[in-house]
Amino acid sequence: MTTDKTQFLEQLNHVQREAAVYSDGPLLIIAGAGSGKTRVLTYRVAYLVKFCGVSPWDVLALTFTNKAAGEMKDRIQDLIGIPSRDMMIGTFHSMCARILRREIEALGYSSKFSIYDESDANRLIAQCLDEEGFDRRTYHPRAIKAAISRAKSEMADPDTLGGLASNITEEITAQVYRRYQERLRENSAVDFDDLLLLTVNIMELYPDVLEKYRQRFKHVLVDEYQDTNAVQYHLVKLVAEKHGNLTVVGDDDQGIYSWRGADIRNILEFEQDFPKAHVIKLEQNYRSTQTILRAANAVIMRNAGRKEKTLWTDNPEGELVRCYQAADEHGEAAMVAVETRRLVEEEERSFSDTAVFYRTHAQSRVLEEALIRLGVPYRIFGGTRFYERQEIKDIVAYLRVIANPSDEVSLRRIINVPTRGIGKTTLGHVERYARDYGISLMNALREVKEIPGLSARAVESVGGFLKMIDGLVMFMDEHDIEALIKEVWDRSGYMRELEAERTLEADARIENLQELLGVVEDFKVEYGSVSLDDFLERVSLVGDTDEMEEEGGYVSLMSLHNAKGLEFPVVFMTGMEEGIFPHIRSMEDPTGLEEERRLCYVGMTRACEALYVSHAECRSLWGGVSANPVSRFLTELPGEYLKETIPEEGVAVEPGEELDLVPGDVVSHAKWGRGTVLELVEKDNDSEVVVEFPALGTKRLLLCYAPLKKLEK
DNA sequence: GCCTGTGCATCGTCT
DNA sequence: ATGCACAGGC
Repeated sequence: MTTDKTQFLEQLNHVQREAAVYSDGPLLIIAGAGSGKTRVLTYRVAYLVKFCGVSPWDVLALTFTNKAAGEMKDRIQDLIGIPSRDMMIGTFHSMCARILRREIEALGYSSKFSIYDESDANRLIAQCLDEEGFDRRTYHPRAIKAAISRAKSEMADPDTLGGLASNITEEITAQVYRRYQERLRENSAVDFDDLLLLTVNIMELYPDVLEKYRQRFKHVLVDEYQDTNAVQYHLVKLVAEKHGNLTVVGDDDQGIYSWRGADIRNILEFEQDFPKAHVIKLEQNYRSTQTILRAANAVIMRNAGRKEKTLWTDNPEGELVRCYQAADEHGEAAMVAVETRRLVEEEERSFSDTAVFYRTHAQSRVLEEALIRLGVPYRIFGGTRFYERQEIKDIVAYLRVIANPSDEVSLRRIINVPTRGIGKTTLGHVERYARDYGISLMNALREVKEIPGLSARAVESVGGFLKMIDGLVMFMDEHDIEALIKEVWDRSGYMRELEAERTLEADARIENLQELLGVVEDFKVEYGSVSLDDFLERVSLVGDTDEMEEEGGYVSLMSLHNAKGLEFPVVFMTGMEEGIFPHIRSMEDPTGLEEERRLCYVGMTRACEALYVSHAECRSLWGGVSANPVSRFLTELPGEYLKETIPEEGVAVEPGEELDLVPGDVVSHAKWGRGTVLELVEKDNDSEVVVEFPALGTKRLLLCYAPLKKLEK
């Protein structure tokens, strides 16, 4: 920590320094990949606090991921030496959630509102479709949800959407949207889009509220500005336009979220929006080798309509981009696993230096299998998140009902889990009663004795359920969350049920539930005491992918989208095939393709020192096998930057290929020398061979990428 | 009321 | 290949 201003600013190059100290209104920082964007943002905040008399309280810094927010917090804390807890640094969504906890009652929601994730929302949409009498097989809830989501991110309400409708599906969407929104409010629940939208609504409806936040956030900074959508744009504008202390950072070449409403024009037109805006371009890359940077530039150059910039670096030239063509996805995965291990064993890398990227999560499983087989530790980011697992969602649904009894989606989820005799028929009667009397489902349950057509047994079951919930609500008042969670396991019978099952799957679920306690523990360490509301909010907004534990060292597996904002010494980009990447669904129009190209650029520029690109000649996906041509992004890469990578010496044995190895054969390994085959193991499509090396002992090798050569006896 | 099997549709990226 | 919705049997 430094206190001397000159010394402080010496940590930056002169352009970065200009950006850090600029103090005269709106500032746009165009920050090329690896140009020290986060560094500038953190130094800027630290500079404001340390040398300009700005209170940490006055600062609002918005990011898109919790990971980015966490990193910024840590770095600012290091720079200014006061807990960054005092600063509002977070994602758009978490900041809005916090504002809504205070303000949402103005819109008729409970301040204990639930936050519905995609699957909760889809359930509710399905229910709305039913209620409106539409067939949910003709109108897929997911598609409707996506359309509503798009409308919300463009700030269109149901009436607006209905007005724009040009066909029956769009009209139905608008109609479902209206009901969906009503239902959300009745449940005191919001979806992800609402977090932003309702915040904007409140600020527009209640000038005093808006004024409060304008006073509160005297300095606003927005990261990844190219990814903001209309709502986020409005939010930023509402809060920051008056005082004009707004810094936005972004790179139009890294805009990869147009599909969720991000509008790249927000960054391209910043200067029109804020006429006094000053623009600073960061063009020196500190991250990648010359070769990697040039290769990435060669790809992104193909896009039209970019803000011209010339990214350069002083870094060494570095090694060529390594390209590997595998026979199929297993061969590709094996290459990644073998190479990763080799880097650790022979080039003094650690596993945490390495990241493996793919376009879709479906590709991760094969990679995972290969890594497991070679004993390479890894972590997967994104995909089926911890919090989306059934058992976690069930327990969280209990907690939500305890916190917010209006939350019908959660109530329905748990009312008969584990089964307690409140099935379809019973629920149907209760629902009907609730509708007839215009009361909530929970309140209808409380009047169960009045509901006609219910058996004495059903009445008893409902009574038991209510008694349990009420008991838990009372329990909550006097205990902390850990105790509450355990009590839920206990009283609901959920844990008993799992324990009785005695299957591997059930054991895994129990482990996950234990892990939920671990989450509470971590949360406590970070923030001190935790209320149920705080906890539920975190569960809804923080993907486990955001928690990157460094201990031990793992290879990181993640989607390209997940990779944004990160960097790794070694990067593998897999599945470089037409139809996979660029993704088939993006290939219909040029805009989609350009976005994929930006995604490719993002992926490549994550690499500091070594970049691998790989593709498979054929790939099993969606039940069938397809032979995909090599990705255009690879063919766009000038050959001078590429080097074919093949197993050194020896032969690459592709899966399925006959290999006449038998126990007793003598083989030569490219690095480990001579060994004797002990055993051959057939596994699905892969074969393994167990080889005894005199110097090293027994090794298991994947045959599809084994740098092995059979020696004549 | 609950469980199991079958048929069907889907198959992207995130908060 | 997977996951979801519904029908039918217990």
